Amino acid sequence: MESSSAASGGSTRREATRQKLYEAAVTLIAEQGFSATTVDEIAERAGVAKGTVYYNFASKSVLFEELLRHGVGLLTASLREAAERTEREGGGKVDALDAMIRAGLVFIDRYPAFTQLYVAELWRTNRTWQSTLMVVRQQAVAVVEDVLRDGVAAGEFSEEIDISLTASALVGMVLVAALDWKSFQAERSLDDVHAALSRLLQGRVSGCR
Amino acid sequence: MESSSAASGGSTRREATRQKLYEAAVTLIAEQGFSATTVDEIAERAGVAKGTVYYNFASKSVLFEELLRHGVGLLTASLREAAERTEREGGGKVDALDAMIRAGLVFIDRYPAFTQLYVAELWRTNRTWQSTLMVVRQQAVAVVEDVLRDGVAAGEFSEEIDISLTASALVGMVLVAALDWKSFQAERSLDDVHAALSRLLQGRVSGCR
DNA sequence: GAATTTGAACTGACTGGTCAGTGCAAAAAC
DNA sequence: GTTTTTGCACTGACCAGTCAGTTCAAATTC
Repeated sequence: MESSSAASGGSTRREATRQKLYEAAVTLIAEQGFSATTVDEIAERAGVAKGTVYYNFASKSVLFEELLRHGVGLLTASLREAAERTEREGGGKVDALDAMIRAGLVFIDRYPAFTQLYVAELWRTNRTWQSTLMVVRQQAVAVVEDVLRDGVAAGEFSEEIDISLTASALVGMVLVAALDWKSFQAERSLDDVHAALSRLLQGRVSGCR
Repeated sequence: MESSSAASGGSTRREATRQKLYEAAVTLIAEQGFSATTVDEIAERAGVAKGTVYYNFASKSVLFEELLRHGVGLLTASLREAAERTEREGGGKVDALDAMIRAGLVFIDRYPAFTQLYVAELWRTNRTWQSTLMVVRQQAVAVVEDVLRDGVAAGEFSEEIDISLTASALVGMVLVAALDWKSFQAERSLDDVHAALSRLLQGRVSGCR
């Protein structure tokens, strides 16, 4: 038996190679795009023979799809964990949103290349991994939507808000602010960025004194 | 004399062909990405021979760069116009921001493919058109930053806000909300989307009753 | 105003290079 | 001794960019 299942992690040799390939691929594809990145480059960067890539993944696009699933899995888990933690600590839904913003920032701080590559692919159509992407996107957005829904039910948010649109807007706010941060002002601290976004979330920017 | 100059527009045959090529390229590249899109495809979609592409543009990437400049030029003009209009009408800076959000939505509504392609490239590095992109990005963001700065000076916004980060966040909010709108809920009206974003901007979602 | 010339615009077959994916024998790891 | 990795040569499709030749509308000549 291949000892495949193994809920989390997996410490076979194979798993280690796959991880190296993910890391190599994510950087290269973030920088250059999928089509401009060659399998030879990925193998070289991972310090592995080309044949090994094909021993571990059926094709270049399968490698990419599994990379996507892998990455968004991490993000979703992290967001959900943040929401549940504030729940346990008795915080309100605003606190939950705020914690998720921070979780998002922490994620992007740790995996900027993945985020970049994800954004670049998200709204494309006609690509083979389109369906994978949709599934995975839905999982992540759903976490935010759930918090908004609960917040409305608890009377903490206005009943007039549009759940899915507001969720998109919040995600966009964090995504773009964080990518700009990492790309153009990398020296700033996470707390700094988080504070600015919190302020915006709570409408302390304009009016509403 | 070949009647070349003609300040705006230009109605030569050449100009018409370039326009057709822009339109063909923007859709294809938005769908598939730059590298996955072939010059043959662009030519075919534009109803033109491949040689014509090279007669009009030095290379595939030059075509793309000019396309970027062209598109962001339209956006910047539109944003600036919106800000100035509210100025003339004696609106405050919040109104200016709101008008710019709407202008952004109108732009994305009209040129979704361009927006998509722009987002996909914006945070990449190591590409030949990287510098073009930076310039053009700065022009667009600057318009938003100017309004924020004026707003702080006029005491309309808190002095604590971080201009560039807030600008990024606002852009992200509109960008992502609009792209999700066009991709996944295309039937909704612009007014609808605009209302949801206005609400978020004015902090009428959480607290701040 | 018909015949001729000009040149910008366009065409599409062709070339040289690149790259995903294969095949396989031998080595290394476990 | 089985699984995994290596190294490398090879193939066949695909594609950016080229170039000799064609088109045609406007300008020029007679």
